[in-house]
Amino acid sequence: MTKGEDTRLSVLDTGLDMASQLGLECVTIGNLAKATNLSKSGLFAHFQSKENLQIEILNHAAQLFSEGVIIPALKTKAGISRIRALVDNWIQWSSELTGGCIFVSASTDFSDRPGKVRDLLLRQQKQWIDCLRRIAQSAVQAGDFRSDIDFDQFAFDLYSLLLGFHLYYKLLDDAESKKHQETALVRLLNSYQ
Amino acid sequence: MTKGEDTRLSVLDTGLDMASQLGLECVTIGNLAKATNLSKSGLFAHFQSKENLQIEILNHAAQLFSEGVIIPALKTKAGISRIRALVDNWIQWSSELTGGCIFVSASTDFSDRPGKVRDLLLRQQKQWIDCLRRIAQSAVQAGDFRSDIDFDQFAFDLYSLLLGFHLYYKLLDDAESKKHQETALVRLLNSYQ
DNA sequence: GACAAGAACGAACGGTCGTACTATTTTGTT
DNA sequence: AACAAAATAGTACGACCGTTCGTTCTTGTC
Repeated sequence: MTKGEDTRLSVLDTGLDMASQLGLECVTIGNLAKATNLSKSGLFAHFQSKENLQIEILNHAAQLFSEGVIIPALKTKAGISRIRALVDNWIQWSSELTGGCIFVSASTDFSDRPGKVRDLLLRQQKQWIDCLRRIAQSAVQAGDFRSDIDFDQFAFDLYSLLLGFHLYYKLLDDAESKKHQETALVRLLNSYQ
Repeated sequence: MTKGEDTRLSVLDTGLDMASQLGLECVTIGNLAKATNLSKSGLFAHFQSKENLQIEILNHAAQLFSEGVIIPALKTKAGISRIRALVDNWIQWSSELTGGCIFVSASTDFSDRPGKVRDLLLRQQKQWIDCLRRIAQSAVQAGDFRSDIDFDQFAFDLYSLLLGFHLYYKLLDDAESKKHQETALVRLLNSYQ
């Protein structure tokens, strides 16, 4: 790991957390430079434009998301236990970032900002939904779910649940939202068994 | 209606729609002035600060939300039909704004921006959740729901559903998200009957 | 230890930000 | 028609925006 890559990564780490708080659009090169003890121009040299910085933050987030949420879940036994692992990992991932899951905030932030950033975000979100779908499929194969279920519908149901948790987590206290999330998850899983 | 109030309202209308697209924080006094054919200073004189403008946009939104979503729903018969009316009105409200429901975007936008705007937003969201809770209560009284249900849990379930719809509506096509929302709503209502 | 390559810096650019003033125009009342 | 009040415009400010450029410091290689 050369020096350049090293600082680049630490900028992306800081930028990711900043973006989770303020939104990807409000991450400023000046602020990010201050937070990483770099000069504006020094930081800018790593990325060639603000748009590129945003894209690289999203890619960096996707990498961490994959390593922290998806891959560990796929290592568990297929079926309900894997779904539970995925949910747990997702909640863990969301609470590691100061402002919560960056894909959630960026989705609302960029849904009406056409451009490369939005395009990437859409691809990432569709990929995530596809991941949820496949996990439902594997739950069917494992015999935990009925075989006549709608995978797309399951993805919608589960993601909605996570979004609800995410918003509640900001408004109310920790215990309350976790409790609601758990209750809803149990009901959701039951309805697919 | 004096001239001042008139332009003030049209500024708030435009500002609300702009905020739904770009996020409340990225609504700029200069842009908003351009969009309403006012000078920057002319617009600024109506509000005394940007923070105040944001607050008034939120209050304006709450007024429209009340008139368009809540009050009409409360005029229907209590019970499941009222819940369905509320959901329909909410979806209608969300699609009237270019960028979707402003409370959803502002919630993610301001969840980590302490200040008066965030305080107001939290109050408004808690009020909305309380509205969902009371509608569940009235459904119990109407005999549509079992009497041992958890009102808070119902509010969480229903709001999650709406949030899921809201995100899907941006990512996928109209028909798909409506279909998922309807399926999930039916299951949700059944589970409380 | 020399030296090219890479990394970080400082200063400056044109623009826009929110805000503060002072004018000017428009409105409503008499 | 006169005139105070209200509404809008104009101009300017310091701060920060993203970006460019030339310079300096640091790194790794021979």
